[in-house]
Order: sequence, then C-alpha cells, then structure tokens
Amino acid sequence: MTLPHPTPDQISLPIVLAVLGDPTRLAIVRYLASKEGVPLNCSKFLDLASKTNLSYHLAKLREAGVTRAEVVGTSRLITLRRDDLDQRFPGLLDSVIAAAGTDPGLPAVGVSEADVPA
Amino acid sequence: MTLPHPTPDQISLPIVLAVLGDPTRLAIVRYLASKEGVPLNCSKFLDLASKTNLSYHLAKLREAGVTRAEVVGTSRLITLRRDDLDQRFPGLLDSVIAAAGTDPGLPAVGVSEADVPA
DNA sequence: TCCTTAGTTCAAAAGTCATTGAACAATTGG
DNA sequence: CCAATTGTTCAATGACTTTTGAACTAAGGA
Repeated sequence: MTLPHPTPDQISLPIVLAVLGDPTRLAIVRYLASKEGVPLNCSKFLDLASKTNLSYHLAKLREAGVTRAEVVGTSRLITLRRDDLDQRFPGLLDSVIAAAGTDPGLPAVGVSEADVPA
Repeated sequence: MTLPHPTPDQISLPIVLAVLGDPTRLAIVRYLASKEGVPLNCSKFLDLASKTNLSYHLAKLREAGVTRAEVVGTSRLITLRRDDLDQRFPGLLDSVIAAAGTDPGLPAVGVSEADVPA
C-alpha cells in the first residue's frame, strides 16, 4: 500500500505556506530538516502532539507535498521532499527553516535521547 | 490616528506563513512587491476582493507585520515591510515572491491601467 | 453645509481547521 | 494463534476564518 503524494507540479505555494503556518507542522518540518536524509517514523514526533493528531498533521504535510511517507511494515518512514521543494520553490524551504531557527517565539528543535550516542 | 503595527521582534514566523498562505493576501503582497517603494491605497486591490473583505485581509497583513499602513487623509497608504522582514527572516520574502511568480496555479500579478503610460 | 470618497466596524452566516477518544487495521514477535 | 506495536479512520466538538451587507466615521471638495 502506497500513500497518495502530489507530483512536483501539483505542489501549490499557498497550500505549502498555509501548511507550514501551523506551529505543530512547522516543528515537524524543522525536526525532519535537522535529521535530513534519515527517514523518521511517526513516533519520533510524539512529543509534539498526540498520536491521532500527529496522523492528521502528517497527512496534511504529505498532501501538500512537503513530506514523503513510505510504508514499511507497520511504520511510515517520513522524509522531507527537499529535492522537489527546492526545484519548485528555490530557497523557500531553507529560508523558512533558517527563520524558524531565529524566531525566539519558537521552541528549539527537539533533541531526544536518540541523538545522544550510547 | 496611527494604526497598530507589531515591532520587528514581535513578528512571528508561523503567523507570517499562515497569513501568506491565503491566496488573496498572497496576491496583495505580490502586487505590493511589484510596485515596491510606491505606497498604494486600498482601492488598488479592489479587483482582488470586496472593499469590506479587503479591509479584513489588509488588517491581517498589517497585524502580522507584513505590511505597513500609514493614514493620510481618508486614505491608508500600504507598503511592504521589506526592511523588517528581510532582517527578521532573511530571504523569506524574496523566495515567496519568486515562488509565487513560478506557480502556474496563481494568476499573473495585476497589471492595471496605472501601469500603462498615457 | 452638503456630498462624495475612502475605508472601518459590526453581526451574521458559512466554512474550514485542530483536537480528542474510541474503534479499527495491519504487521511483527513469541 | 495471541498479543503488542504502529498508525489510521471516524464522528464529534470547539475554535477560528472568511465573506457579506448595512451602517458608520472621517476627511475633502464644491
């Protein structure tokens, strides 16, 4: 079973902006960006929202074309669609992520025990 | 009478993104950017929405810190807060405006009779 | 002063969005 | 097979957003 994703040319700027305008989703994207290249499953975001609510926000991000979700067993591995976003809207993702890093109103991007080597 | 504007450090990234995520407001910002430096009054945007609705959207833009509104007589002269936005979120406004220009789902930025020399 | 122009405010209607708990499906390990 | 894990779907709810028309204010010109 594969999940529906928009093709690159179906990605719409207002929708991407609106989707990134929600603090929970912006935090998800920041976390993905901080671990770029590493596919993360949903449980990595459980400190940001409840499981049900996460399902909702991750679907929004996927449907907007911001993230990609691959089904592997009972997990969904989530990645940023950086390649597609950069091609479609050059510089946008980078400036959003950089801006989030300097906005004192936003929490620091999550550092969990998984970041700390054993 | 002066209208309330957030100070630069009060400008919040999620709010700016959410505000730009509305197609009408994005169109207003694109139009302002296409005439940068020229203060525009509200009537310049009447092809985008009704007068009442425009008042609502322009207030949202102003309260988010995206635009500045100066009261001059019965007019409000609207400008982009490019300086403040660029300092707070470098590159963001430019990439949004550039992205809007390449999104085929968005209309071309308005060209009115004021653009055509007599 | 009277009228026009520019824009706001208000209340209502309609729509969309975020959040929740309960129930469900699918895969994996014992 | 049984149970645990991972995540979705559903319906409900509350909250916020967008849009509208009618009424309003404030300034400027005749």
